[in-house]
Amino acid sequence: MARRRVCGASNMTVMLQNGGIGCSADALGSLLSSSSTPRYRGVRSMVNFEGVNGNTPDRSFYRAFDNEETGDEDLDECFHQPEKKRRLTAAQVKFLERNFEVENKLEPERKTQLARDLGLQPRQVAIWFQNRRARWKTKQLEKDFDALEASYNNLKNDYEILLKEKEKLKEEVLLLTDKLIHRDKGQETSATSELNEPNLPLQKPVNDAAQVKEHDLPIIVPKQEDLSSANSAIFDSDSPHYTDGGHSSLLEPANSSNIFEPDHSDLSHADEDEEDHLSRSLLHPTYHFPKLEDDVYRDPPVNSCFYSFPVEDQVCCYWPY
DNA sequence: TAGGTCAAGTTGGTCC
DNA sequence: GGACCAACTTGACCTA
Repeated sequence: MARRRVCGASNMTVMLQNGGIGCSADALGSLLSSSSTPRYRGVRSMVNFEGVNGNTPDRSFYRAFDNEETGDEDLDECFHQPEKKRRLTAAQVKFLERNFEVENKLEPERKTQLARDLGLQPRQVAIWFQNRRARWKTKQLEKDFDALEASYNNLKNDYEILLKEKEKLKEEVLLLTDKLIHRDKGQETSATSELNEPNLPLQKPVNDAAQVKEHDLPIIVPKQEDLSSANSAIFDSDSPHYTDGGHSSLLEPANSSNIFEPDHSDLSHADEDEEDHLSRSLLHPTYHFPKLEDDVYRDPPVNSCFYSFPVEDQVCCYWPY
């Protein structure tokens, strides 16, 4: 409907130009606006290629216009004008591109100047800039997406590396804890034997090579800061994000807080308590080890005797006073 | 011939 | 209310 009016307008413009009437598209637009068309909607096939590199208009581009499409018999002549949608020449596009690089918005003066230089209608220049801005925006979005994707992948890699490191440290802490228990257990046993048989020379039963080996190990008393780091390594596992397979959180990249900010809601207080517990457990023979009730520790390591009996039993057994 | 590209049309919004 | 713009659509043209 509106399209027909526009087609009629464009062909009328061609007719006017062919007839030697210097009527600009914008002026024609105003003309049409003031009559039946509420708004002038551009010009079709109004390219004068003589403006750039001496190009001459190729009339074969114009297609035959359908009379029925317009229904305006007064414009019969112009409807016989062949009209086709055409592309701008390479030179015109190059010129426009250069101008677009300078400034992607068009001031009215610049628009008319460009139109004059290129032998195009100002409306065509405006449309080209509009479309060019749209293309530029699409490209920019693609670029932004690629950059964000790369950034996300980097962060993901870093996170996976940190996870592995954390697991390693956790294992190390458990190993050291285990060794301490074995060592202290050995000491207590020998102390008891000494009490019962004071005259006998100290002879500890040696059940396995590992225990002997552990006794040969130097006694290392962890410094407070080491305890803290060990503590954090253990207690990080309190967070659901870091246990149960951990990597599941990576499946939700949109919420970065899930990945990089473990839930401290139940840790702030627990941290203090557990740090205290761990400190005492490592420095004190009562072995109040952290978070026995935690899921993480429900399945004890095969080689760990620490998990085979409760802490209370140890106290009863070894410090029966 | 299907799908991509591009000039131009349509619509709805903002600004002066 | 007109000019302008962004977003979307249409249709001609090109090409693998």
